[in-house]
Amino acid sequence: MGKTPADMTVTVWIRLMRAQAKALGAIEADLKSAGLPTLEWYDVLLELRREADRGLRPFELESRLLLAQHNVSRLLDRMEAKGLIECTPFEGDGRGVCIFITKAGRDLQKKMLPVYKDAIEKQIGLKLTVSEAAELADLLGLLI
Amino acid sequence: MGKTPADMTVTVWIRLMRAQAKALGAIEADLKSAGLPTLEWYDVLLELRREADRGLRPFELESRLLLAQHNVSRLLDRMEAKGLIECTPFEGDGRGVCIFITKAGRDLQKKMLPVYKDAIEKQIGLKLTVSEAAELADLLGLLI
DNA sequence: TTTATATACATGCAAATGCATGTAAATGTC
DNA sequence: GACATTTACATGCATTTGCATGTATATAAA
Repeated sequence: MGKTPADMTVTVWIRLMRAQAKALGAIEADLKSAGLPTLEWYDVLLELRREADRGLRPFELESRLLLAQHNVSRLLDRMEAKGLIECTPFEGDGRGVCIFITKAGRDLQKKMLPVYKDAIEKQIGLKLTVSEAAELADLLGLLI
Repeated sequence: MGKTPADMTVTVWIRLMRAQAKALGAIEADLKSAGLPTLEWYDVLLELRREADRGLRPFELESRLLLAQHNVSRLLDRMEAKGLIECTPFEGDGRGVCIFITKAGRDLQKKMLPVYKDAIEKQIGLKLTVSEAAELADLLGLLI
């Protein structure tokens, strides 16, 4: 009585959930104990940094980071209140807003980077050989 | 200028997060549109069902499902309020509680199962061959 | 050009979560 | 056995999220 394909699919699902929860939990814990904000903030800062010249619209952040619209709206409120980003009216569409990263935002992103990198290395890098990592990246790519 | 091992680790991490977010989002959406509760509730019900004879302590659910203690406490409150579980004092440790699934809980779990299974199949099964799934399960296992 | 519909974003309110702390029972130490 | 410590769970309070809906602009249809 071996595993059916459907069983294997369920195993993949369970392990996907567990591996993500475990790694995310550990990485967030490292960030917090370093007195830094969550990954979500980091992701926003990084996206904005990559598009520092043109800025990003909230709906672009929404789709890039897989967030809900109302959550983006309020996340940006909080980040703006901390001076990490700047929200300006978008030229060419009166409904729109355009978000830019500030110097404080860039500084925070730079400060988070090494902590984040180390945490990823600890949770992922150390547990896989190079070829396992490559293989895993490929397989996960099939799900995206 | 190829990818360094550290780059590959980051790629794994990003894809792990994305694959999980995408699959989870789609699966939760399917459950919701079927008028069913979240996966978290399902997970609790399933664990309780597997230990229907002896019941489970809240701290056991906590570690099995990687939840925070205070969240378990209130999650169980809500589920008890819906009549899905029963919380009884634990014999042998006056601090403890023992949780059992009720008939309503079993019924709900049974009702959720096919929707959940189909959603997993759609998000995972259809995107992988059998051998890819086996390989992916193995690699994810290394992270757990 | 008026009218309907879609898009971009904000927000009030209820529910869930995180954080710290509280209570009570168990365990360990002297 | 008295006292400190740990373990199991609950809870008050602030923050965050989800859901529905609101507002304003843009686009399409008639």
